[in-house]
Amino acid sequence: MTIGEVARRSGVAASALRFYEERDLITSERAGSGHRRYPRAALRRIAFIVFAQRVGLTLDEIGVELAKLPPDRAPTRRDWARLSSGWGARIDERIAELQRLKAGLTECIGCGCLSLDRCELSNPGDRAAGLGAGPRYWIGDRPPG
Amino acid sequence: MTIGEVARRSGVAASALRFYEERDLITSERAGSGHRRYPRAALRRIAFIVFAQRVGLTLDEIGVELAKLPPDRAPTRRDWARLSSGWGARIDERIAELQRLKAGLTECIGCGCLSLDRCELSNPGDRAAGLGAGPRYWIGDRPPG
DNA sequence: ATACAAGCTCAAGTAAGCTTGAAGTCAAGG
DNA sequence: CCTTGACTTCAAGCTTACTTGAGCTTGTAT
Repeated sequence: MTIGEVARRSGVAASALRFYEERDLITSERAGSGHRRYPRAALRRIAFIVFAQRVGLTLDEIGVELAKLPPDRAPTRRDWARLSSGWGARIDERIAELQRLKAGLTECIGCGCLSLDRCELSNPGDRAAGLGAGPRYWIGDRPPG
Repeated sequence: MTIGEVARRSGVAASALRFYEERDLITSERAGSGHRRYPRAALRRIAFIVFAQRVGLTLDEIGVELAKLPPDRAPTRRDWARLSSGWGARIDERIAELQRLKAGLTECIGCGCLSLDRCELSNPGDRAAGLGAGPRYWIGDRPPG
């Protein structure tokens, strides 16, 4: 398949496909002309990349995962399944965070108490200050002690 | 409060606070020295920003929301609640997507069928090609017709 | 008085994930 | 043959959300 064909069938822009190739996420053979030729299996790999991105992995992380596939033979269903084995937990964590945020939405902003120093949800006891940058408890840190 | 104090209490870096001010997300008064002074209410506004970011809003979108607060008086709980009224749905949508992805994880990658042109989940009937760029069905598009 | 921490501005840099443009080559139809 | 569209490389640009550094001023503690 040409790069244009792959782009159409995968929904991923040709420029992105070249970019993925540069990052060693996918590979291609070259026709005599120098044009890229992709085997059908490339679509599966690309699907995996898109999928993993939506789950929240960076391209670097995705590269690490893809590197675990056997280089010598076509990946089996077991190979693919192994790559994504940790994702269930990851997705669940993110869902849990969103549910915390939704709770905060009604319980904290909704009740009008939104204040980093007074609201228990946003910053329980003002003890968050020593844990490094970022939203802290909202994103799942545990209070010290 | 000084910028350092606000940074410590909110967990947001001083440089980020200056950046937010430049983007008109927050404001400050100036002491005679030129140093920023924040009222306690700033913490609430900052909390809102952090919160909204985690929900998935961009700073631009957050700015639009914050601009809806009454300029003449301190925001009430009703004011804050109005801002976040659409978030519940937004969060639910994202959760739904994650659950679709998780389903795809076991049903699609898990079963080894991951393939943009054959797998019903990843690309039902290969009809996605006309809907614009991106992951399409995975992110919730409906098939045409 | 003298450190030294903390604040200021402004410009430039960073990271991720691509896109766009320039300049040129290749392939298919009439 | 000639045009048109698809393809090539390479460098530069873009967006979001900040951070970092330079050079200078202020505030606080001893």
